[in-house]
Amino acid sequence: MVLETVRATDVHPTAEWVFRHVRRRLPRVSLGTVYRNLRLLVREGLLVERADAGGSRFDGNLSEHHHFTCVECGRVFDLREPVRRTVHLRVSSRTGFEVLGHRIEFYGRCAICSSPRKRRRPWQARA
Amino acid sequence: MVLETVRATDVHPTAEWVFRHVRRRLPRVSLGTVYRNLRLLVREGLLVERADAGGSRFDGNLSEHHHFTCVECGRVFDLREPVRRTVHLRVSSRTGFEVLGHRIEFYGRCAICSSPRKRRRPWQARA
DNA sequence: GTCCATGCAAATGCTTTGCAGCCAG
DNA sequence: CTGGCTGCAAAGCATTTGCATGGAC
Repeated sequence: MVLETVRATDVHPTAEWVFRHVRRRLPRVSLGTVYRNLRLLVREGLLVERADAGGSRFDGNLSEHHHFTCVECGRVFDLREPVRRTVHLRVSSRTGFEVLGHRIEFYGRCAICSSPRKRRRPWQARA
Repeated sequence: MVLETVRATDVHPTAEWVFRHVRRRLPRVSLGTVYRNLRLLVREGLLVERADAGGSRFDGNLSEHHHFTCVECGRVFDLREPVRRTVHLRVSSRTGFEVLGHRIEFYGRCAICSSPRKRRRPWQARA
């Protein structure tokens, strides 16, 4: 159910968020169990973990993709930019490292936060 | 001195590491002071903070650059790959977001860890 | 009965903060 | 004297872990 919950959203939730959502269907779960299962799923490669200030975020979208993080509200959006693996060879030959992949992190202001109309408060996928 | 210490290295140190190095010249500093100053320097834009599992890393290199993280030892290396700002426009027009910048995170095995000779243990910029 | 995942709570690890003291101006 | 930065220790979060319980087989 932890896996289902993370897969069913694109908000890159924190453990806390997953806990609250799983608890709706399974009122007796504990936060510890959610953590244990998240950890397990990451080890098995069924989820990807993203380090983030204020707590890890989990991503059930295993396809290669890039992200955009809003510097105002903190929301992380998936992008459809193509993933160009051609750079791997260039980096490899320049460094001697074995490049397995790469991820582009864009940052800026999302549509809502760049609108001058309203001031909004940080959004943490914790709602 | 905290700023100097972070600027003088390219290991993307943790607060702990900075603390230990500053303490060599200033034996009475406390970890709290190091944290306070790191936080201050990040707010002032003199250092960049990178969220990472097991603790933030700090980077005194303010020029735009990309990173390579070794999945074996955890070391983070700076790359000289050019930063192509042309993608910003494409992402902007597709999403409506105001793109301020981007960072590419490559991952794989560094030269040392991909050598089959020896097995090495995780390295955390804590030495 | 055995095993394994769980709830619960205590423990851990990183980071922040309250407070009193000290130094520079 | 005053303000600001500091050491120290306690507090705060996110996350992990030990242990006893409980259900599946």
